[in-house]
Amino acid sequence: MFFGEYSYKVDEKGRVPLPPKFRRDMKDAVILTKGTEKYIVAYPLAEWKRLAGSLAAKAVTSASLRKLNRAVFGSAFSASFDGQGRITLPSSLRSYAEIGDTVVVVGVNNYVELWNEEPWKTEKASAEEQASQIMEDLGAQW
Amino acid sequence: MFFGEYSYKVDEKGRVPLPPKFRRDMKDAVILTKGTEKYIVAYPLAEWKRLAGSLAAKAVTSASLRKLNRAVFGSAFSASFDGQGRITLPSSLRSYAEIGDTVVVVGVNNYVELWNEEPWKTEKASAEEQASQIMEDLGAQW
DNA sequence: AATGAAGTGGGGAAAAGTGGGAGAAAAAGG
DNA sequence: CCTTTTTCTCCCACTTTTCCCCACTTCATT
Repeated sequence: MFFGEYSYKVDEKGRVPLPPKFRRDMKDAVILTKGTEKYIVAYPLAEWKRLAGSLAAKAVTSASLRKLNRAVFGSAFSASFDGQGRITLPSSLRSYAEIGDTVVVVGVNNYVELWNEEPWKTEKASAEEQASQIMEDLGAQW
Repeated sequence: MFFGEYSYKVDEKGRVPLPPKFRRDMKDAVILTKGTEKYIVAYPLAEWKRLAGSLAAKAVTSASLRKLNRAVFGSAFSASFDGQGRITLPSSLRSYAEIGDTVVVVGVNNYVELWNEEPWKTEKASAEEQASQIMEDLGAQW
């Protein structure tokens, strides 16, 4: 389970440390993909396989599903940790998420998101605002 | 079950003792998150898992579910006790709750709140003032 | 008054964050 | 096809922060 928010520097080589607690659950490798907005998603290998498996279970006859598969698998990269617990972000993903020399690493239960600081602040504010609303709607006990 | 109100110092390292009675119910670790107002909430691990699980069980559209998870998990931190029964408050949470060198620890049934002294006095006064009215509204039996 | 438990403070060792260099692999160019 | 250049990866080094342990003080209880 991943949670918490951490801020790190990105060096000239595009290397980013992940929190030690996250590393323990990620064994030695992660899968990086584009997020639905301007951020990068990092899945532990096991979680990625689970997601990939659920996609594979669907019928491949549908054209839109083929498109989805292309988008998901086409922009996926595997990354492994160096001796210092860092992964290297592919430049394509880095420019997609507009990540410069700092990055915010956010644990979201079973995956991890990497954001540029500014959009993250905005997203965080709106998420927190909507969270209490959603919970009230749900009548969730919190 | 947590109850009572305790006042402690926060040292330069951000360490805060929790009442021994609370510690016994919190085993060795707690989860810290932002409260709905300017305070920090501490859940025993079991309680946190129960709450997080109840959220995951709700049916929501995936976009807002992602947002909700971001808000819930993103601002959560785990903390464990040192040999003296203290936890270290992350600086982000400390500044959010505007906690300086003193803190008020309040037991609230199944979780614990940590307040800056001043807003706590205000909140406490208004809570006590409104308590009987709220109970009547709820039809609670006392 | 003594004993024990709880609150408070600080120092040292270990871990984490950050930066750079050398060698290997890959890519580009002639 | 071979050479040159670039990129990537692994390793090493330094700095900062965190964590763990020890010690002292205070308060309550017997």
